[in-house]
Amino acid sequence: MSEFNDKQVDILLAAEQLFAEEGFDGASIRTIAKLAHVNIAMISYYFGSKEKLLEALIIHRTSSMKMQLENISREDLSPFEKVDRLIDLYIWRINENKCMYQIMHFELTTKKRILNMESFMEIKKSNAEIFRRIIEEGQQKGDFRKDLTIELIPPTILGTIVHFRSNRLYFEKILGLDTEEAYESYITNELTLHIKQTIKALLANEN
Amino acid sequence: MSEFNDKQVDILLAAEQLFAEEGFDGASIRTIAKLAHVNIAMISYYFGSKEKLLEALIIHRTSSMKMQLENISREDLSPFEKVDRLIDLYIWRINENKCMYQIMHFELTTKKRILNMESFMEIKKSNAEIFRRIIEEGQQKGDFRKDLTIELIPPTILGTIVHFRSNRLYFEKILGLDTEEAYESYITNELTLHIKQTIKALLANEN
DNA sequence: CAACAAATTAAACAAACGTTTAATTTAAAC
DNA sequence: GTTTAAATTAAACGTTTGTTTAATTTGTTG
Repeated sequence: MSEFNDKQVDILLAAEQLFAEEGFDGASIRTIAKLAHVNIAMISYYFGSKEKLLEALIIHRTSSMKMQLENISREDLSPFEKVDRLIDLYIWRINENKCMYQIMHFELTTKKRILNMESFMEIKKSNAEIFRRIIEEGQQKGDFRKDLTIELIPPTILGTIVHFRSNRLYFEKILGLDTEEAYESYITNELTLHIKQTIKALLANEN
Repeated sequence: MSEFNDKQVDILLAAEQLFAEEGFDGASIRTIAKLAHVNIAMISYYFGSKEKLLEALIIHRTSSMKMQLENISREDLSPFEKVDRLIDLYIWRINENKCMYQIMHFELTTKKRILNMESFMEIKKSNAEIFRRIIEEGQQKGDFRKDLTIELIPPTILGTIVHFRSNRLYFEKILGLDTEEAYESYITNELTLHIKQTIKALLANEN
């Protein structure tokens, strides 16, 4: 299945967690090795260097993210239903890959490492393509209004989720979410609803 | 005016830039000192430690961010106009403090430093309070719909901007923004418009 | 079982890190 | 002009960093 053996996967999982929790510079080879239960030399042995480990991790994760949207685009649903399904998928995907999204957010903004983000950009591009197709379909049917900047809708969806997750402590406090489950369930329920409500209001043709 | 002398401000400015560009762990005392044109020992001398420098920086910046929203709330404008002004202010503020927002985004999500973020949370809370007041005013006038989760509207505004800024390379590419000015002007024009359009659509009462 | 490559280890490496020291310069007060 | 404190410096401190070495164990093949 995967191109990595068990030990390599252990290292990748440990690195993913620690890079997300402490940042690339904050996480050390020694703590990663300890969490993965391997000797520190194994990381250089398998991946070459710390930076190459990050690169392998990004490619490993992003390549497994591809082509989930295609299905929705093909299903026999109304444009509004498709947007609904799309938002569910966005939220689900960030849920499943929150560590990776955390890492990427930092790596994309930092000027330190200009490593190969092509694979990540390609995914975003093909996702955007599919998204555009679905919106334009709704516009042709007269369901959606036409004066929209389609490229800016995914940022609103993704941005809302990411912002909510990165200000977790604040929202836990003001919304009274005192357990992990309460917080996660708020995302899959209220937050999802809010996003759907927002996007539908934006798309809806008033005529 | 400020509690810091010129040299201390130099250090704070250098730290702000480098913490934002390379992360807290990625930026070293030596590079900060070099950028600020001071001896490396001056940082410990004035601030005590690297971590305390970050803390001083956060307090320094956040305390100067306070109470800009109050004015809008008091002005004699329609609810829709107020929301308009509010979004302008949000965007302007992130523009002015993009380094600080960048730093905070990382520090809020990292599990490493659980330093005193109270001052930052207090600002957010009082901002949210003012925002709520403006929305509820619009609801009473019948301009805004009533089935809204008001707490989730700022995340949509802020999230969209932050997401757009942190995926800069990607959006520069797909939108053909090949200069710094083109990118910044896109934010103050098209992106601002998109956010206003989105929030107004969400708020608008269909009756 | 001998031979070989792959996997694994503890130890050492140089470089960079944040911080401190101790000496010197600058500035202010009397 | 002397005294006293603050500011500034180069150098050294002990750790920790990512990486490499060289030796040993493990597993596989003939």
